[in-house]
Amino acid sequence: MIDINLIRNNRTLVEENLKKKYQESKLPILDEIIEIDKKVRQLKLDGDNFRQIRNTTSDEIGKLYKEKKIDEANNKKEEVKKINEKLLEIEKEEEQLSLKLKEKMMIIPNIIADDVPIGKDDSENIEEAKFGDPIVPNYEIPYHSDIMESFSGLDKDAAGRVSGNGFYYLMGDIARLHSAVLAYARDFMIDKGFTYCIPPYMIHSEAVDGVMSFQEKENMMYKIEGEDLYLIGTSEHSMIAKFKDQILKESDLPITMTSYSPCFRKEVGAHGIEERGVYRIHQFEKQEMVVLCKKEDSDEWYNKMWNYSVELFRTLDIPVRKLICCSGDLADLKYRSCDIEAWSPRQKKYFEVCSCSNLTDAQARRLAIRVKLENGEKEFVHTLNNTVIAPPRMLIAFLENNYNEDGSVNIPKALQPYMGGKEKIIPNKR
RNA sequence: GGAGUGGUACUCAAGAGGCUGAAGAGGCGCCCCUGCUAAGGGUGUAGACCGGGAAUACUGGUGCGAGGGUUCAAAUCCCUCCCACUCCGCCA
Repeated sequence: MIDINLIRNNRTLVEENLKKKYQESKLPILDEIIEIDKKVRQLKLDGDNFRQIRNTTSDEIGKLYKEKKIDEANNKKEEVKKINEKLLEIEKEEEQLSLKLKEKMMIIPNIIADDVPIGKDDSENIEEAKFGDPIVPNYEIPYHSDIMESFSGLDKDAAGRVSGNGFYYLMGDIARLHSAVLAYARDFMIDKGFTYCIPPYMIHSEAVDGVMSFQEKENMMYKIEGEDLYLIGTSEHSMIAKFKDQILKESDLPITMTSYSPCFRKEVGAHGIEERGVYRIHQFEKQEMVVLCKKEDSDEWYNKMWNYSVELFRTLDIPVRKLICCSGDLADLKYRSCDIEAWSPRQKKYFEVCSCSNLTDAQARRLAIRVKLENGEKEFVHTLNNTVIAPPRMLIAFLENNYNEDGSVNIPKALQPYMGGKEKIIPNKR
């Protein structure tokens, strides 16, 4: 959500931003917003005036009672009753209009960074840099779930019977690998100075509403029957909700956290889960990084954060590239965003493994996360988030890039301490 | 899950229908005292959110866990929910 004053006072900026995002005119909505906002403020003013009269009159009634002037008091009571009737109408209208205003404001996208490339959708995202050579070996790389099965490491059939489509059993070396990359990612981020966090995996409806749109809630969140609890879709939900309505001290910032959690997603909508293997599933685990900082620091943190992802994947011998999201592919709250994509030697293309975003104050404004500066002034914080690692999808990249012709999989040096010192793992069937 | 107690500003805490933006204290600012420290005395100040306003001037409203209700008037009375603590039960 952006500041409504921006529309009021710097309309051109908002207009240009809308053009960049949608490349077509959605400008009438701004006129509508300005008009509604004007009405709401007038209603508020009217209401305030009536409330003022009510308050002072009520005080007078109290005094009259003390002086035993009962008749006069009763007359005033009638006055206030009439005021309350009028007030009720005003308040009703104000409530309706504010709601409408809020809905409209919600779909006004955050102002995007000047250097975000202009484009209509993800097909116009721009590759900025490659890290590591995207090698295609001269032997065939099997489908990732076949690699897993060669280690007896994946059982989707049983998972289907027990839990349904979209679930999986990981076993043996593959399960160990899963835990190993998470533990490695955790320690990697701790070494970068981030605080390791384990959040609640279920949150109240109120917290859900604070961190996502209704549409998202419907399509993603699993609800616990008979309880006011939802399974989280990412630890970001818990981690951001933690700061809702808080005023932080300047000395608290930056807050740099790396949170772990299982993630549960219904995956209703566009792609569904009709895909072989573990690319799109109802349950996965994720190590995440979340940063809250002062506004002047968010650009710097953004660059640090995506670089951490690149660095981590390179230590696991996985080639990656940085893909800059164009204007049309940016979610409404984002100021800028990039994907870190891992190389798939089987598909001979890159696929998304991390998504790094600077939301500037858009999220903080929605959630009222503020910082009180040393000079006493308050401002909204900036929030950023990025994936560190999200297996088992991440294991697809890992297995394909470390796969040997004989079916074994190399364990990169960095990960060996987490895999019992093994330099490679050997399949038990082919 | 049962029984009880409680939720008031940055923190602790008083208040039990109108005189309460909300006593008091800590904190914070300034001054004083005392070899240093620990501590003491005096004095002042703020507070969250939304408006009007050029305004850090002035000013109106909201706000006492959340949401409803009663009333001319609610931190205070009633209902629902949430949270914390103590005891019991159950359990890794």
